[in-house]
Amino acid sequence: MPATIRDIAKRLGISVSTVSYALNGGPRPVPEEVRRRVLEVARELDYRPNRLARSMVTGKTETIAVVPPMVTRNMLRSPYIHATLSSIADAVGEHGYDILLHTSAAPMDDVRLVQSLLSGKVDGIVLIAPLSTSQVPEEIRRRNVPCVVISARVEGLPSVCADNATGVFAAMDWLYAHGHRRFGFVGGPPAFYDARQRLLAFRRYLEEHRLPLRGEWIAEGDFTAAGAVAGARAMLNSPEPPTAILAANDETAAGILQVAQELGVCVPTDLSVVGFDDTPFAQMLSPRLSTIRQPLEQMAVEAVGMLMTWIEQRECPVEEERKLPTELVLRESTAPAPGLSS
Amino acid sequence: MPATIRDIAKRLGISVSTVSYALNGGPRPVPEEVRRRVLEVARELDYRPNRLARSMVTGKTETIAVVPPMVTRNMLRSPYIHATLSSIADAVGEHGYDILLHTSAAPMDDVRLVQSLLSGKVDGIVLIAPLSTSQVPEEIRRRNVPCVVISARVEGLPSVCADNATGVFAAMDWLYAHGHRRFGFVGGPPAFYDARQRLLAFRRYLEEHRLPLRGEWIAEGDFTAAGAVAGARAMLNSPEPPTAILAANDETAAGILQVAQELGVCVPTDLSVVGFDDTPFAQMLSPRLSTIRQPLEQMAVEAVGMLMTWIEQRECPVEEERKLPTELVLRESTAPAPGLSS
DNA sequence: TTGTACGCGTTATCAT
DNA sequence: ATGATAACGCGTACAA
Repeated sequence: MPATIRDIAKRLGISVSTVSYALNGGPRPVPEEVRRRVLEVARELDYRPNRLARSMVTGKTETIAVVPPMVTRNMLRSPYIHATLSSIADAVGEHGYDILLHTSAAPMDDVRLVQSLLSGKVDGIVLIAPLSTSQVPEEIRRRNVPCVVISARVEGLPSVCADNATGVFAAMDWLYAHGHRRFGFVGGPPAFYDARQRLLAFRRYLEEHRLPLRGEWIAEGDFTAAGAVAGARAMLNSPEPPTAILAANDETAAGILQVAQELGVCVPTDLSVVGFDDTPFAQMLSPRLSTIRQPLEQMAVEAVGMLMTWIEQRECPVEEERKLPTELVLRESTAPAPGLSS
Repeated sequence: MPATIRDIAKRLGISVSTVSYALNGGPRPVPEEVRRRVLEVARELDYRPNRLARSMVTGKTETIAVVPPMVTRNMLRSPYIHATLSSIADAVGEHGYDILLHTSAAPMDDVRLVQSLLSGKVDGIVLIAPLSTSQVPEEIRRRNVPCVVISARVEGLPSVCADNATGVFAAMDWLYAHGHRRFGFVGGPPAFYDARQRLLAFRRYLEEHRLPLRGEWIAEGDFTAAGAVAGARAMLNSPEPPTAILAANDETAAGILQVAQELGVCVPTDLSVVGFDDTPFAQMLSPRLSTIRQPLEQMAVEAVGMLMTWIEQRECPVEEERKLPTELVLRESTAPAPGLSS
């Protein structure tokens, strides 16, 4: 069994407090002589402080929880969640913190999740894209635990989001300038803030430019390639199919590409497709996917920075929301509208 | 501040032990009447047990650490690490455990990592593909902490690996049967167990079939697409290039495909390429990548199972190593050797 | 300057 | 049979 400060104290015939002070350069000075001998004995006994005991008295665990939108099997498999988690991990590492990942076989009910989060294992929480239907953010906010939200907006919690609207507008501007007038949209589950924002921007663009919108040109996916297939198929099989489709994320775009190939629709000659996120596999699709890039690393850095501030200053940062710019990345899935010479 | 069992006890005029027994269905029976009132007051005060305090006395944290090969920025970005982590998360969730992920800005030196791991924050450890140069496994083994290794072999620690050799042989058998005689190999860093095993199997196959091997036909990559470029280029530019190349993993294969396209070498007509792992993006490459599938989910389940056994029975499982079968997945990057009619 | 008590939950052990 | 208490481990305010 590991040695404790008591063992060291006993060995040297001094008190535990002196040992603690010596080890931590504690709030009270310790004679150099004593300090040396304490460190010596500590090494000798292979002393390692029990971090649980330490955390209990300091109230710090040097750990933050990262909570994906849903705690369920396979959640980490989404490239977006994965990329975000990686970025958070990197950002958190800069501050010397570890990450606690909640896992659960059964979809965990929100209340239990929160109980678990607030029971002392973490100093703070990063919520990734919490669903609008989730009770989690509200429960956390009520208890005043340091928490930052990525890719969603929650009343009373600081958040970092991508500028969805500007991204959608940039993509549609490019397409419009290249002759496209019939736009389709395959969205994501409306419980996601990003999915709502992107759809809203899409509709707004059409209105502002007095462009037509047919019922089949809008479909709801589920942020997966498979979930985009039905909607994309209906869209491309309709009597007057769109010449450009915006996807709510890159996986959805992959599904659209798949359907296009299956139907013999050539991308980008007959159809332009634009994704969202620019997760690594956007470049590996064929044709390489044009997409709207979210600055995930930057978002993670900012979110973690805000969280650290809250944890250290012990009060919620005043700035409530930060919106980071997106960027249109043009690759091979976009081209001028069919029938245009240029 | 949160309520404690003491608050509940005081409120009801009973002892803390009774409260604890009532809350946990503790080792000693509690009158139904009392139990009801305890639960009532607990709810009333929004009592949540301090998990740190609980862990300190039970010695369980219900958390396991997952350690990637190197603790450094971007480590989680590898599709293989990511897929493995996801699988472990799912498997661990089945047992009601959480995951602790160590992060670090600076590459953490092994000793500090181990200190951190062994200081009481976790009940067990899963090492993902530890490097042969790492001190971590040995340090852990010495201290007799529950630990399982995935994708490597460590003396004295139970491990779960893929059957690399059989996979390589299956791929080469198929290629051989389809007329290929000149084989190339772009490997991974030899510090990785899997990289060594795959290269070994490759060499052994050539020997057993008395096939030629030229110097340029073997290159060392770094498990990334970019890292495969130089070797693949040299290989394909050599006077007598191989007709089939095995890659140490899917990303390496992606790099080879890239080089082939750049040099105007048509895959699979002129060149067959086989990857390893079957991470999700193998199917998204163009042409869709033939690859040797590792059963990562299964490996994670087995590894976590062994770890749980160790944690619960408090002694290292006798079975030291488990080797899970790989599977050749044929897609579009493989074809009969050029010049063969069939 | 040194030692002690406190906080936190669980449970063995002592006291009733 | 049930109620009360000490011990576990650490950091640190406070008493001695």
